[in-house]
Amino acid sequence: MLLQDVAVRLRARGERMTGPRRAVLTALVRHGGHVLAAEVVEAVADVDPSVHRASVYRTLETLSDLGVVQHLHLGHGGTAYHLSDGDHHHVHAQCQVCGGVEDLPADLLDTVAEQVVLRSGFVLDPGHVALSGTCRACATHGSSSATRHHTREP
Amino acid sequence: MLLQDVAVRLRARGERMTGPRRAVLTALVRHGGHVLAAEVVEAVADVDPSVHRASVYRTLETLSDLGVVQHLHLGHGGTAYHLSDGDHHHVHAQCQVCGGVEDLPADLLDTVAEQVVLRSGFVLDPGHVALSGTCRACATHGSSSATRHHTREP
DNA sequence: TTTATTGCAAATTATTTGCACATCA
DNA sequence: TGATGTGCAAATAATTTGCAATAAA
Repeated sequence: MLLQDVAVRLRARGERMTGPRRAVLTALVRHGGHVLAAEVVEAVADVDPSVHRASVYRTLETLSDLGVVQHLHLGHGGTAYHLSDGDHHHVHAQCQVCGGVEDLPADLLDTVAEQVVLRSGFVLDPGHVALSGTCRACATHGSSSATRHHTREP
Repeated sequence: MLLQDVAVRLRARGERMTGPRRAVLTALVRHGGHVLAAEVVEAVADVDPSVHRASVYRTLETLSDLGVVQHLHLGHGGTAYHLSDGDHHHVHAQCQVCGGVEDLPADLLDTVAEQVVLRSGFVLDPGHVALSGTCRACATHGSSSATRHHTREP
């Protein structure tokens, strides 16, 4: 998805492509993958320090409405954003020890989702929250060697 | 688990059973199931209005350390607490439209957890975050009839 | 008595909002 | 030009913390 295309989509809704919006998109592309809100703010500052944090939040919401970016909730540490990758949004898992986020296959929960919808009518959206657990490194080395990306539960 | 037992466990660690701690436990028992932090504060106020909100937060942490209560992260709306029910912590699913939380079978993700640990060594903790999606009512009636428990995404 | 715990108030942190000004099409 | 969008600063909201006073054991 090019900046061009986003501009067109914005115009189609009577909205505009602006400096701050370009900066946020550039920051997301540069960073790649899922980016915490705070990291987006930081990354945008690298691209263009004149962009205000409030504009970053507003832009993320605008681009979400537009379908250009998607968000995902992490149990600990808030919300992460990533550029929409079509129907390819994979499942995420966050380590409760180090805070790191791993990608899991997009179809991981398909069977479960089927069971759940049959059983209770609840339609799962598997990519919208990260699963929780302990990553291999933290499970293996205990709490000693892993890098702490986040602090504490909760 | 009786108040008695919790008191004993606390003493075993050089800690004490106090009025505020009794109030929090009573509130959790009265309310039943998973209770949002804000709801715990409210419920405790009903039990004993003299208990300060800060003490509720501190007590929830203390009781978590003790293993008497457990918490669970909701994608939208923060943290919920519930009394530990042995190994029986079921899986939760939160509707992104109305915010309601449903209980799903505890073993729902067992197969997935096995796959994941084999594949990447990540050990899932299925009850620690609520899955996300749309409940039957909200999926059926669209956005018109459901009670909004929470406000907005993200 | 002694020391863990509490209430209070202030500090933090993260996000949102009102508004006058800037800017995109 | 004329609406949309932005920077700023203040408002919210939720949780945490320092500290003197209180209360368990």
